[in-house]
Amino acid sequence: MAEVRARCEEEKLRLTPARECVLNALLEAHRAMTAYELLDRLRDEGLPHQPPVAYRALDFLVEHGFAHRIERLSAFVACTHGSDHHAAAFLVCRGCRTVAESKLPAPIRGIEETMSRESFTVERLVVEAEGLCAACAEAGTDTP
Amino acid sequence: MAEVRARCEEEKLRLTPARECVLNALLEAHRAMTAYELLDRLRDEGLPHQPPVAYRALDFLVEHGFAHRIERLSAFVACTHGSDHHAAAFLVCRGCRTVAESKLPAPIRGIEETMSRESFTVERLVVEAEGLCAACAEAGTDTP
DNA sequence: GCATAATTGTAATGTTATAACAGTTCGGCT
DNA sequence: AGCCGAACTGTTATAACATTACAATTATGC
Repeated sequence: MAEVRARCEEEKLRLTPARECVLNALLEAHRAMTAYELLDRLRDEGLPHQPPVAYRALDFLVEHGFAHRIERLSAFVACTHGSDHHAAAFLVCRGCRTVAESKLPAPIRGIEETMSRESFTVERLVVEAEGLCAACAEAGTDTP
Repeated sequence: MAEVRARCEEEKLRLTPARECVLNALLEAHRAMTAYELLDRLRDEGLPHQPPVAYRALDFLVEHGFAHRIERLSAFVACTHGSDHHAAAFLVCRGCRTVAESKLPAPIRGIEETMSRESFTVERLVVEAEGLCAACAEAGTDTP
């Protein structure tokens, strides 16, 4: 959080109350949260809590790399790999909804190039693995 | 379509009217369609058209590899790489919403292994590139 | 034929996301 | 200091996507 505040100073970004509240919630959760869960949090903090408030805060956080959207869940996680606008892969546990962020290994670059060869301009690459984390696999969340 | 019918015979799958209508719509469209667009199509064909009808047909088609869900769009495309339950990558044009399916190149396997090493069991891998196809890049859909 | 599993029809509801617009605050400029 | 335009806020309303639940029907195996 301190790091984030520092980066905002540096890049002259405005970390407004709603944005900070949302980011805090994500940082504390260690899991993906939906916009509406975040709205609950905003309400708890006495901040305005109509949907656009959450979506605007999330747009800001995602745009500046402080958070990521997990397409599979229509939900959001705090970025755990500070700084650069990196491409990333996510391990999404369908048992407990935790999301681990994995720096995108070099091989994937090859894919981006392959795609470009098909004359497609890649602007964003989404890589999400759905499955079970160690804990949930153990607990047998799949075949109850 | 004939191929699909053949595979259903072979695997004793029931290609019911709703399922066939949805698949036909997807095959003709050559682009991603949402469940509600497909419902419109079902209505046009005189078939029932409540949301669950479309979602059930789509569940069936996706489960058996006849279609894929594009997470980025909350939409669906026909599978263009018949047969096997392959992992695939998708090139999603934000200009015209067309989706090209690209067989997932070998390197990605490495990623799945990397993930497994983190003791995460991968059940499904989503790879979606968002960007512009050649035609839309040409037309300058980005900076109008 | 009869049991059981798969599928259908339908209403109601839940969840996720955006449009639109008036009002406010911020930062740069002279 | 005062003004301008850009960014941001507050709010209502509504659009778009998806599921639950349950009764009714149709296939398939024995």
